[in-house]
Amino acid sequence: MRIATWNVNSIRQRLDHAVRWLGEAAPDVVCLQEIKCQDEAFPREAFEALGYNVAVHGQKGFNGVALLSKLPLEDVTTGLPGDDGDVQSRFIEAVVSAKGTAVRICCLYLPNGNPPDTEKYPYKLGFMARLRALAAARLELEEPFILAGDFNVIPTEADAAVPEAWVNDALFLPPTRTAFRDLVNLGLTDAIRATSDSNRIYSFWDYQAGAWQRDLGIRIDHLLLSPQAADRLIAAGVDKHVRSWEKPSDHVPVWADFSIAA
DNA sequence: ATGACTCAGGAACTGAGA
Repeated sequence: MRIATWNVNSIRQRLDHAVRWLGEAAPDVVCLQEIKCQDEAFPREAFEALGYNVAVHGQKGFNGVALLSKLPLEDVTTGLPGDDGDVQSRFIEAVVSAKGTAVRICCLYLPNGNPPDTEKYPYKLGFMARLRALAAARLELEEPFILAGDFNVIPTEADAAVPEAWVNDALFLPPTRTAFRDLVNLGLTDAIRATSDSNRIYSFWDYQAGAWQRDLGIRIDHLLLSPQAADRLIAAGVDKHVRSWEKPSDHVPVWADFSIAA
């Protein structure tokens, strides 16, 4: 079973890329972020025609997340618990069952948090605290469980081509990195770091200033695995070439393969 | 030093992104 995450930066602008990438990568489950449309505007039929079930948690103009799955999506819930006042569409969760193995998948779009001296940064840290609480509760189930999405967190210096450029940024500030470590230290495994020692693995390159051409990327899209999911991890990777397509998203797909029969 | 692009919304620009 292949599970992937991709911030598409508008699903309507990226539909051709999404269809092309699904055809070559053949993921079983896809977590999409920044779909930037309401539920009714999501191009559901295009994905259903490719054999995917679709669950959408959209929002007008901004944010928005969705799940695509070749297996039925069960127990779909939307919204990250812990703050009834949070109206931004950044979280959708579901369970897929593959020949007796149930896999719980959370698709998340963690707040950017910039500028850090505004209310946006405490919102980000609050979201991370709520995410940690949810992960702690899910881990008690002792089942395959995956947090996948755009975390908007550069975990370490190794995850940025130019870490100095990010020292005052909400993606890399010490409280952000501490909160990410607190999450991982619950017992989660970073799929990319568990399968590769390579440097210069990135998932985002800014549109501006030739960041892509100079390979000035950052790694902010992650798959975090429960022990039961990590035990079944076979491989993980980043589909970097997608960033070279015409009019791309600024993020590329990140995926992990599991020894779970789909 | 700053901005550089790319989106949505809505019809010229602003806000958001990271």
